Amino acid sequence: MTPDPASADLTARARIRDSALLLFGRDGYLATSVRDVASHAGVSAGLVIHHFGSKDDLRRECDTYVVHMIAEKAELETRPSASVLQELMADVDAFGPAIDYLARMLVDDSPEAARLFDLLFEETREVYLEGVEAGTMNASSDDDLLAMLLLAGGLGPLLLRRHITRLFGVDYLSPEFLNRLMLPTVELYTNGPYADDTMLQAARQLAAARREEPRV
Amino acid sequence: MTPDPASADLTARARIRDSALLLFGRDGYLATSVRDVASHAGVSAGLVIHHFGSKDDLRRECDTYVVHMIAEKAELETRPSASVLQELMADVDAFGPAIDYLARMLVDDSPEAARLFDLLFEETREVYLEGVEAGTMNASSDDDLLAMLLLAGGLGPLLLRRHITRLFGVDYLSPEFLNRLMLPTVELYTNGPYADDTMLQAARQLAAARREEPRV
DNA sequence: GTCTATATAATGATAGAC
DNA sequence: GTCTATCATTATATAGAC
Repeated sequence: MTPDPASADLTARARIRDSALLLFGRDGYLATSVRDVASHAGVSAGLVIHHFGSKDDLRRECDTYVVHMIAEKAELETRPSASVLQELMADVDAFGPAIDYLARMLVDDSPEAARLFDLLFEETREVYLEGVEAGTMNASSDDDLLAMLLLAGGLGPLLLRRHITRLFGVDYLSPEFLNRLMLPTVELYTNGPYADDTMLQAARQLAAARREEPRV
Repeated sequence: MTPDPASADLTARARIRDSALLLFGRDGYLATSVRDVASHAGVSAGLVIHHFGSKDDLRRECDTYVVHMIAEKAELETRPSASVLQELMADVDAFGPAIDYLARMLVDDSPEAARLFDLLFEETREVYLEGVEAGTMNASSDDDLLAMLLLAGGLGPLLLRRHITRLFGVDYLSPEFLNRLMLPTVELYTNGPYADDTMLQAARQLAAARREEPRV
């Protein structure tokens, strides 16, 4: 239904995969029928099944394709995984559908999504620990949890992309918005939102009290 | 199918709504059939339609119910909206299903979800601005964006609850985990992850250069 | 209010022609 | 490789008895 000129020279199989990626990411797996995918790719529903065996097999291929795409990009980078995703976001047309697909994958919790999340977590954790070692990152009382907070905090806007786009009137993945986002993000990452350490002292006292009296 | 003793004295209509809330949140709206809801509530599929008109009307009622539940809780609090959600999380049995439902709502992007997100954003923004005024929060070059980052960062772990639960082997919403989470969270919010301001200075220079040469 | 039985539409997948 | 035609299943929703 949408004759994408960029993919006109792709094989039917690749066009089906790209259409599935786009529609699964945009509307969700269950809300997208095999006929929808076929129509978008300009082929018959039978051909989709012929090439991929079943709708679920098609989904699995999309999963591994997206994971591969991100893992490949990640290997080229030594910066934090948040930056890897920033790189991906820079090319909206190419990676926008993959980002949306990724977001749905992560909340739908497939086996491939679990692998991907673990991969992202490990990378975030390693980069964070290296930063602590090098003195560029602040150490934490619980490095694993802090790495998780960094990852989840970085993924949050991605998962909420539609709402942020609606709220600010600009596509979250657009270059303008990503530019506008950079400074506040670095400000937040450099100083944190809290201006003083009263909350920190209170939290530390509470944690210390809990260590002496574990039953609460 | 699951005779919840706590809801044995509820009307059939309320049991249907609670079952729908649980199953829609756990498995997703499309993955949950009217028969599933009926079976879980211990009634017939026909009765579900009789009470709510259609599956979509049932969803709408769940939407407003969850929004109401959170808005009601939010009005009792003057702390940041992140803390409101923390309060909700403290009672897993009562609010866990609502949290899961909320997470799916926010990524599925219904009209009610848009209203809810805007509400959460406004509250986050107001609390942040009050904090800046009072000197407890650090000012930003773009307050709206910073409020958005705070909100999305706070919602991130909620949306990724399953992965975090799997990774750490403890339910994200369990009291133990929330306790363990408190100190690293406050550490992160007080100091930020970056130990020095080299990134901040670089970002500021880039932003200043962009103001003079808007075409990039 | 609650049930059973059923109408109707859509879906994933198959079969076979070209 | 690609299509059309069709099957079998499942879904929502309706109708009417109790």
